[in-house]
Amino acid sequence: MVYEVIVDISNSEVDKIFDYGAPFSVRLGMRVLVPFGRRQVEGFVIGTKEKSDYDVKDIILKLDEEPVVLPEMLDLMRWMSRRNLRLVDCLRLFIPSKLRGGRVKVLRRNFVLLADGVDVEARLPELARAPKQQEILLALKEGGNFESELTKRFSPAAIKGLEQKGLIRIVSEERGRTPDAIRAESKQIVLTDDQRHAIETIVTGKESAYLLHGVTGSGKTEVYMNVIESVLNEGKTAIMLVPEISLTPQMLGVFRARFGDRVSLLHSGLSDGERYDEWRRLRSGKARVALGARSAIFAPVDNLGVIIIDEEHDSSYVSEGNPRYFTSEVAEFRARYHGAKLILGSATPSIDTYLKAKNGQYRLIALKERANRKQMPSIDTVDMRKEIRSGNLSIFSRELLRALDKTLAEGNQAMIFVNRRGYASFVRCRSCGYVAKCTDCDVSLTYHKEDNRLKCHYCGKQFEALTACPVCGFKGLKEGKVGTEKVVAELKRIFPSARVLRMDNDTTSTKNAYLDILSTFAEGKADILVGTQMIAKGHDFKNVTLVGILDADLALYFSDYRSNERTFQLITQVAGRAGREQKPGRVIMQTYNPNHFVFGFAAHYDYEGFFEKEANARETTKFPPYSKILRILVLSHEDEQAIAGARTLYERVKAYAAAHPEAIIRVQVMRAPIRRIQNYYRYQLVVWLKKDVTEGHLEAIYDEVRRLDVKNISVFTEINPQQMV
DNA sequence: AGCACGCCGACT
DNA sequence: GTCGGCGTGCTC
Repeated sequence: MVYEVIVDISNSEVDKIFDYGAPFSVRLGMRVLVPFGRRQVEGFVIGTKEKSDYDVKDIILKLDEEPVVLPEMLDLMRWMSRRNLRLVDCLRLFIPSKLRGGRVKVLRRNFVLLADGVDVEARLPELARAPKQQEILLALKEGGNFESELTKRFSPAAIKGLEQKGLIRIVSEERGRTPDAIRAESKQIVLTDDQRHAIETIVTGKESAYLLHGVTGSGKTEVYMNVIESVLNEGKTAIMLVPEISLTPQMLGVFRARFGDRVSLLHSGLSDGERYDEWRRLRSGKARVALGARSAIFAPVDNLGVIIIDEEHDSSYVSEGNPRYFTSEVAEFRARYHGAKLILGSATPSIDTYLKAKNGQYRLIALKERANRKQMPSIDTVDMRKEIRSGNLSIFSRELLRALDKTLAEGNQAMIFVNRRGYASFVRCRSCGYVAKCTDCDVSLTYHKEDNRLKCHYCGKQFEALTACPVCGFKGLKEGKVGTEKVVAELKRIFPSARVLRMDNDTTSTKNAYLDILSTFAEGKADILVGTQMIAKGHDFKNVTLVGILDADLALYFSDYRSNERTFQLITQVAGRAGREQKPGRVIMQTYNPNHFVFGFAAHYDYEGFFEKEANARETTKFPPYSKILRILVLSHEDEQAIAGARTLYERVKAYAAAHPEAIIRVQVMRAPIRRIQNYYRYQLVVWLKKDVTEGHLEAIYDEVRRLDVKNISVFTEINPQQMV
């Protein structure tokens, strides 16, 4: 028997199948130690065959007793690799990092019990000289068994002695390090008609995929949990995905209360040990619901009944680093494999998803009412151009200031949402126009007041703040301020007695800072919370009656086909923070662009209207979902080499495009919007493919990328990029 | 990724 | 004469 092995080295040069023999039998999906060149490496057995074309070496040893990669995952790996992902990188996604490198430490709990058929009374005499062992036997007869680790009653020596005589048996079982959740009572919830209907439609429906379109607060979670319940009753398992940011202890508590230890949690906050234990609980079938962020889509569960993706539109579902994958695509694969149902939920579905629902690929279910029957907060648009014309140059409109004043006077809370990107400021010399730039990236540096330094937001490099212009020596450098900081300062000036909290990337650098800020605010220890995107999601604050959105239009200025969609989603989401409980809420949206259609639809919570308009625009301009965009990024430390690589690739792809006009709309080559990052010069090819293009064409282009033999360049590919930087 | 082989500059 | 620089090539 010849075993096909993928070595655990993440490098394209060795990301292929190597054949090995073995003097013992190895099962598919096991990790093995193999000789590789003149060293030894770990690898994964992904296949077998009768004979090899090579003079094979033998596998040294098996690293697992049971396969760690399920056959389904091997299929998934092959399927994912068609998107230009390395096989080994896929495999690494499927198993916890603890399993690799042999660093596994399984916590065990040992139970001591009487060996089968031992007559305690009859054996006592032979232990005349071992009183402790007698005592143990009598205790076992009395109490059945006990946990050896936890008791201090008996010494290990005595237990060992009995074990050697065959009088007792030690059974060890794995002990988990289950992460804690905040306890929540399992509330008896009265379902709304909408919710009942949704649950019934999904549970009894014949369709394989559903889109649950429910306004904020319509109780989607309750629907999910009921569906999971019914899946568990059928003896199947479930995967529930939420954006990382909404995986709060509260959320876990709700699931724990409902499903107890059948839930396993997978998220980035877990330690390696915890992650490994949770993974084992799922793999062994002890836990049957995997709740987690993006990566939980790879949970090692068998016999899947349902996969749920909450807040489906959330950008965190597309992985950023390597390997890049689309969670929904993986979910579709796994659902198909198991014949499981796929449920996507959102108040503001992505255009892509909603189009699929319209086309009947997903069954559309609408939750139109909030579970608490409260009205959505009213959204008022303020035209900031008018403010300027009437002499108000402040970042706050008079309307917003009045509303803030009223809110504070009434003892309620307010949230101010700042669109950070637009405020990212730079340092400019007012005399000669010099702008401080990063030495490694072609971007301007941002001034951070709190530590008086200049930082590059792309590579993280930091620089001393400038006291004088390095070009002309002028001392009057103008320092713009980061958005949230400036907003906080202004608020403190205008409302000196208000307690203001700030939440952005800078204030949440430590692990718990994020939760600390939110709970401080939730406990009413602050009046105003100022923050970036991160305050838009999750968390309900019952005393928030006012939400202010500064510069609601900033996302629109980015040359990105998803700008409108993102703006609509953002406004809807932020607005959902106001008036969640008894108190009515109000949203004030400031914009310099009040006539843009996004604001009209957003103010009326008119998703349908927005969708129609936006989908139409995408269709005419041939943007996704009416096409596929493939972006190929070429990087090199040497500008000439980057150019050479991009040019060569462009010529070849263009030739391919010319030969296949039925698949490829057009190809462009250009400098990337940011010309240099971390000292890499950056060029990009953008290939527009027709919507239903078969995989073969993508494969062909990937082949061209692989075949490119220009020296000292790196090439990255990405489909429908989230943003092109 | 590593680790060898291999072919050119300054040193005991 | 040799030690060692890192370019290039291979790993079943």
